[in-house]
Parts: sequence; C-alpha cells; structure tokens
Amino acid sequence: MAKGDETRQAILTRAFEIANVVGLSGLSIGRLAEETSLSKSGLFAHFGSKEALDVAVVGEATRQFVHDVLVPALARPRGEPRVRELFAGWLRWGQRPGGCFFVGASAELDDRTGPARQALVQACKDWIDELATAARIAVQEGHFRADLDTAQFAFDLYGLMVGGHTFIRFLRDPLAQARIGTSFERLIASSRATDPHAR
Amino acid sequence: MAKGDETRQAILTRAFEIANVVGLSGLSIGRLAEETSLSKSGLFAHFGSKEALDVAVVGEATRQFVHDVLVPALARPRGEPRVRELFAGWLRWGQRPGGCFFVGASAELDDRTGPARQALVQACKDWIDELATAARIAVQEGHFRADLDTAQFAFDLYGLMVGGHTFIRFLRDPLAQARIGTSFERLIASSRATDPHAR
DNA sequence: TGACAAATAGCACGACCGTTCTATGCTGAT
DNA sequence: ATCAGCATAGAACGGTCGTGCTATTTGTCA
Repeated sequence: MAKGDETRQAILTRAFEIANVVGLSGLSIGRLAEETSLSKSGLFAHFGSKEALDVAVVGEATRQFVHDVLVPALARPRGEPRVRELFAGWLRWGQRPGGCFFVGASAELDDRTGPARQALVQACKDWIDELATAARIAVQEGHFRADLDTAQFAFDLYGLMVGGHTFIRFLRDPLAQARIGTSFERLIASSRATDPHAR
Repeated sequence: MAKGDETRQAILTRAFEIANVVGLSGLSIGRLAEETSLSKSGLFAHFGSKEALDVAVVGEATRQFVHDVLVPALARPRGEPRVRELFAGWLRWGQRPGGCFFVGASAELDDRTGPARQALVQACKDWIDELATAARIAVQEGHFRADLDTAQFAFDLYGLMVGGHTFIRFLRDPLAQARIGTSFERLIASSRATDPHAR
C-alpha cells in the first residue's frame, strides 16, 4: 500500500514539472513514463485515464501552491503585510520554469469541459477568495479603507498577476517587474485608509 | 486574385476560427483539410509546414484584429474617445467563440520558440504600443494628465484586458463585465487631467 | 514461509499527427 | 491548340497518442 502511493507521488511531482512547461495537453503518458523510468502501462494503471491524470496534476499543483504561497502568507501578520506576502509569494511561484501553472492551464482549459477544468476553476476561485479575504482583514485591521470593495480589489490584484505574467513570460519585457511593482503599490495606496485622495 | 490565393485565404479564414477555439497546437492539418473540403496534401502544399501554417494563422489574426478593432478606433476623435473605443473594440473582439486569440496564443507559445511566437510577440507589442500612443495623444489633447506615464498606462490597460479575459472565459464570472468596467473607469479617472489648465 | 493482492512490464491496437512522393486535373499564356 | 506550370488528390511513411489485455514481478500479511 505504501509503495504504490510513493511512486504515484513521484509521478505526480514530475508530471507537474512537465505540465508547468508544456501544459496539460502537452504532457504525454509516454514521455512521463520515460522520465519516471516506468512503462507506459505501469504508469497508466495508477490513474486509469489521461483525464484522471490531468485532474491529479491539478491537485498536485494546488497542493504545492498552498504549501509554497498560501501557508507562508498566512503566517504573516493580518492586514496589509499579509496582502503583500500573498503577492510576493505569487511572484516567486511564477518564477519557476514554465511560469505560473494556473495562468497557463486557465488559458488551455478555458474552452474545454470536464473534471480537470472544474478542479482548476475551483483552485483559482479559492485563491481569489483568499485575496479578497486578506483585503477584508486589512479593512478590519484599519489598514485599508472601510468602504473598500474587497471583491473588486481581488479582481484587480488577480488581473495584475495575470497581466504581469504575460509581460514577463511571453513578452519578456525587462521592465515588467518594475511595472508590476508600480501597479501593485498604486493599488495598495488607493486601498489604504489614510487615503491621500486616489489620483 | 488567382485561384491559389483564393483557396489559401479560405483556408486561413477557417484555420483562424478553429485555432481561436482550440489553439494553434490544437489546429491539425487533417481537420482543417476536412473542414475546407481539401485533401491533407493539397492543403499542405499551400504552406509547406505546420509551422508556416501557424505563422500564417497569426498573420490572419493580426489582419482581422487591425480591421475589426484598430481601424474603427482610429476613426474616432483623438484623445479619450479613441482610448475608450480601443478598449470597447477589444471587448467585442474577445466575445468571438474562443475568446481573444492573442491571449490564448500568448499562453500557448510563451515557452515555445520559432517564428510563430515571434510574429505573435510582435503583434502584441504593436497593440500595446497603440494603447500607449493613444494615451500620449490624450495627454496632448489635454484629456489626460501631462505627467502620465503612458507606457505604464498601456501596461495597466493590457493587464486589465488579459485579467478580464480570464474572469469571463475561464472563471465565467457573471460579474466580470461589471468589474472590468469599474476598473477601466478607475484607470481613466486616475489618468485624467484633474485641472483643466494642461494646454 | 506461503498465499494472495498489488504493482509493473510487455505488447498490440486503432487513431491521428506532420510530411513526402507521385500522379493527375486544371488553367492561362503562347 | 499546345504545353508549361500550378493546384489538388491519393497513398504511404514513421511516429506518437491514449488505451486495453495478459503476464510477471514485487510487496504484504496470516
């Protein structure tokens, strides 16, 4: 019982790395078997179908994201510091080879149907909810304006992430990091309680 | 137009429609031949390689985008009205089946190499430049602040487009349109000349 | 240690991929 | 009317895809 789960985890770890670069549809069972030193059929038996593998990869991505980004941020003080760490953590996450898995997979699955898409949508919604919750806490803490629309804040922040991702990974704009930082600070400033009139 | 060019254009029109939904790598020569009532080899002869077909599809997308979005916007009065029309045109463009080709293809090609990527990058950069230019004109017209960072404005606007695209197409958030509108108006408002003394 | 189940391998299948070669039909200029 | 050249078709190639079926090895537990 232990052996099976062990190899399954090893498969998923490698599968996520590959899918992060070439996408879910670019992840083939043949290549994955090769890179994990398994036979195609041996590997296949762990999942039963390519779709189930896709779902498992989304799950693995979510697991790692929670561990690498969410947990560290939740360890920070409530309010603006936590919001900042959520954003900083996502920036780190996006620097891995292939960029942010969720941004890439979102574009890949947006017109598809099935459980893989469903799992991915749920993961993204959860993340956006975390952003909104962090903003709501920042309101409670008095860091952000009381009348801040926290859902709109999460929308703006998520959009900055996705947009910035494009400028970094696709356009490879050397000024992207600076642009992202500027927009982030502007968003934070316009959300602050000590609002010096958002310009 | 010679027969060959006519067929080629018909192929590209259909190829773009398909690629808009399933992506460039999802566009296969076999399916495209079927849907254009041609043989695989007959169609193939028009391009010589799949990569060349990809490049041609990017070109077709660019051509249609210029015709459907850019040209109408450039017909509008200089300044803020033109900026608004650029944005409105892009929103219309993103409503076609499969969403915005460039957003989808950007994510698909971001880690690939070759002329298709190159052509796509150029098209996106040109579009971003158009946004920045429109903002610069709006500054000249006195609609926007004189000290506005127009490149940063283009970054923010493009990010809003990409982010909004995700909320509409992937998350299918029914509030996305409203959120996009809110963010757009906030971006415009923060770019406006607060005092009407700027030439 | 022996029995049983789980894990893995080997092989084959049909489908589709991009690509090449060869043959044929069609068209337009001479 | 002829003939070159372009447009298209047909068949085949090697490759990879996901997926089944059937052994065989490996691990677990009485």
